[in-house]
Amino acid sequence: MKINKQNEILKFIQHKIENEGYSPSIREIAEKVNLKSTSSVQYHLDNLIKKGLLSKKPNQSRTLTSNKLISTFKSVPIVGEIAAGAPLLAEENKIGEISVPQDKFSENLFALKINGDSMIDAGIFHEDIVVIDKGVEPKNGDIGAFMINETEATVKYLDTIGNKRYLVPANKIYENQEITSNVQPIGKVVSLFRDI
Amino acid sequence: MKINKQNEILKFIQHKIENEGYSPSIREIAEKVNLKSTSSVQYHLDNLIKKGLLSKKPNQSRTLTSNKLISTFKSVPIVGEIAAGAPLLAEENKIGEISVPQDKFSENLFALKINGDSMIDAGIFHEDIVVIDKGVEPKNGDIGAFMINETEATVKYLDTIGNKRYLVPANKIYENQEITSNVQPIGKVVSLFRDI
DNA sequence: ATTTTTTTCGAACATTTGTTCTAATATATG
DNA sequence: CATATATTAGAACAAATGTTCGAAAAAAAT
Repeated sequence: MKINKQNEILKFIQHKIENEGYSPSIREIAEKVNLKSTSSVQYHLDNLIKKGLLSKKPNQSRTLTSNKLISTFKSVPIVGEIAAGAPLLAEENKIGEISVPQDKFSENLFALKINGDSMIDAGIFHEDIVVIDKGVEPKNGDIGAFMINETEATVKYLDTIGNKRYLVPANKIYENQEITSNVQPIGKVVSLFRDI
Repeated sequence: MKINKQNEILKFIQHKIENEGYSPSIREIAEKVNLKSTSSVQYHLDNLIKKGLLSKKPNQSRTLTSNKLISTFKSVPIVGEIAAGAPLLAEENKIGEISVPQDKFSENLFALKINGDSMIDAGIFHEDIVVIDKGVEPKNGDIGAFMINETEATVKYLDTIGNKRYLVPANKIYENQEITSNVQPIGKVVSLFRDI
């Protein structure tokens, strides 16, 4: 009967957070694990925190978080057709979201749905989703996202030929396009997702 | 300047839950959105709850939950090299995890890291991650995952030529492989992920 | 058996927090 | 402009909640 109280408490907290969406209070824990005093729970919580299994904010209720359970993924918006005039990441352009590992997440990430087959030889197909890092300027040889005429986003290789810079498709049936003032780099393509 | 206060509050709550792991208190919301009174926040919370965008438990602190935000992704394991003898999804074969939209999630999903370029013309590259549904038997024309000699997993097209069934690579330099008793279908490839 | 360590209890206290009510202010509507 | 509606403020209250301290009880170690 006398198993590990600490573990019992940890499990209950994780369960509560997962199922209810918020942490239990100390007294709720006490009741659940059959401890009559809140300080008994405190005692175990302190140990769990020392072990690094839990975190909490002092003097704030229901702020227990399980360090193990913190969602290891974060979502970034997927942008579809770009409404004329509206900024790229405006809410009206959002057609969904995709999740990326938390350690790779940054506020600079967003995703774009590919339209067309101009990058097919790079393994990027029509309707694939590419994740773009706005914080990274695409360099020669990189696959980047570019805004054309402030209305259309496109994904291409970036390359320099002679002293001119080009958007280079990965499909022989399309031509290189010289980069002029109407082409603005958005960011570098960092990952890709496809439904099959 | 005067945008929608309700939306501002909703966004802050979602942001707080996502980043801190727990709901803000009413007073924290008030401070954040520049309302001087807790009852002003209450007023908006009531409306958000009426709209079905939020839930909360009465008289309990920090129990706000965003009905929209309940984690919309779930993670599935990524399997790497398959240890001899160990079942495919054994813990020792796991090299990571990837997340999929919750509405597409099932216990039958797992992911496999691609080794080699035999599916390059299908846009599946070396070191791509493919998600496989064990619950779906690959049919002719599908891309499927197959276990060979119970030790090696491979991803190929499945096709019938004459009255024989073949594993068909998407790369001319590789040959079709007839499906015999040493080839077991694992499942159908349903999505793909690539780091670029 | 004695000591030490771990665990639990009880109670009191200080904050945090949700709730409620009334009034003031702003905004919209006719 | 007058009226209705929506929003904000202020204050006071009750309840929920985290914290702390000393002591009791239980378990483990010597």
